[in-house]
Amino acid sequence: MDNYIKHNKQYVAVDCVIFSYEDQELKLLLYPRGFEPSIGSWSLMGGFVKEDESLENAAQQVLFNTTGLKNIYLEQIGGFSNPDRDPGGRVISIGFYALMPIEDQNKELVRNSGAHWWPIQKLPHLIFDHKEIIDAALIKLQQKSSISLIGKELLPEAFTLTQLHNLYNAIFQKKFDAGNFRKKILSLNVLKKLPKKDTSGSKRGAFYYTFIDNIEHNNLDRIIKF
Amino acid sequence: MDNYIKHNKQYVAVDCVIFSYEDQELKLLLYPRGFEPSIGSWSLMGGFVKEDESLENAAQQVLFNTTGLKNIYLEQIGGFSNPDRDPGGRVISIGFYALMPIEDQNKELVRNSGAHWWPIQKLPHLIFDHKEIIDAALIKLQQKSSISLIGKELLPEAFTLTQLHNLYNAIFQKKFDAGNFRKKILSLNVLKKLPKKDTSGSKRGAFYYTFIDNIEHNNLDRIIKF
DNA sequence: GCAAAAGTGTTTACATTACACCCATGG
DNA sequence: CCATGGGTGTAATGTAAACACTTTTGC
Repeated sequence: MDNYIKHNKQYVAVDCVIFSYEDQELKLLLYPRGFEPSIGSWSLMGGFVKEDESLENAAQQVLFNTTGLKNIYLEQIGGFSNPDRDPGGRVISIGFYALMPIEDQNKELVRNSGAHWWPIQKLPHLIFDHKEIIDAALIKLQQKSSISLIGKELLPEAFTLTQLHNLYNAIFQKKFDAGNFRKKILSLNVLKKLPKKDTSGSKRGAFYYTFIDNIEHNNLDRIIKF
Repeated sequence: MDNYIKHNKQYVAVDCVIFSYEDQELKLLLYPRGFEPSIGSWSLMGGFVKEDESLENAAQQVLFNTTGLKNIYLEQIGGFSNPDRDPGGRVISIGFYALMPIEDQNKELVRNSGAHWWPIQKLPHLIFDHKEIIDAALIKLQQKSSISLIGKELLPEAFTLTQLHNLYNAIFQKKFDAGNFRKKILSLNVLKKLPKKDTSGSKRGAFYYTFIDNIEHNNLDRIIKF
């Protein structure tokens, strides 16, 4: 069974672009790299892939180690494989992006790793090709958000339409018309109005909404076009 | 610089889903596997990734070896990494799909490798998870064709609107309204009518069209919505 | 002349856009 | 009382879908 033995093996890693949303901004969780090369520079969370796990499992493991969360929403971005991308050696990296509500994370764990949430508009300099991976991740996230109503993955359980509106503004880096946006969203019939109001954002207060029961990612796919 | 050394290396391969179009059908180039395990079974074209090449280069090399063509249109599908996907050992495969006009291939080279073009509706049984890779490829191709006018990559230099219409029917596996389709396409202003007619498809004959000069893949992105 | 592909025109329904305007309330 | 975010209504425009209809020509 060893016809493969004459071929080279490679280091394979996963790198995770972890998106969250706070203060009307998309944010990314970055951390200072703990080993050479480029020790101390800002970097995506990553890890090597073990022989007995899939890429997705490896990515979930990275997310668990850094945020304490399991079963996070995850999408594959693609492979990054320039032979010189990592000066430490030949490493093929598969990029993933993850979405999580920022308050779900284990804050202590994140703090202990030295990680920090960076607004996507003000990222620090990143090692290797990590900026490229982030750019690809944002494009994928935009593609996803344009055919699927995201929000469940990034917002708290209950949220206002203004929050959702601002989230979409942040993702697409443009301003959607507020009135048209809310009409479009409500016409989808996937949100239900809660009796409570949020008064933090305005004097009048805005009603909270939540996704109707028994709705999954799959049900939200291809229900919308932006 | 050897902080990586404690980690496992893996075999990394690329597998290519090669699309072409003939007789109003999408076709895939498959070949009988030349070594164990599963020798003789139908398989995608693939190859191991070398230490000094990117995944894209590895895929282009596979395509060159099997069809004699260079710089083929290529898109990454994603990583396939179930630890048990290949009974011969742990191999992480990155899928790519390629588009090529069927007449461009080096026929002799293809014949010598034992390869065969299969209509996508009548595929033979395939090894490992190759059917899964093909399914993912078709979805990616549909996504691509729904925002970009493909045709340049799959059709001959000059083609009729009916050919393009049939190509889209084949990709989406549905019938677009012929009148609406041609109006939509022509309104994009990326095709020019040639003085010649194709008389093979009908008695009246249909005008050939070709893409206007200096148009690249990039210019065709996001110009359409299907 | 007729079948069949090529090509055009029209009607209807629906979605998107821009924007005007009212509401509620804390300071 | 007014600035501000919350929320509704509407008219104009654009796009998509359905389908009837005309043209051309080999058999």
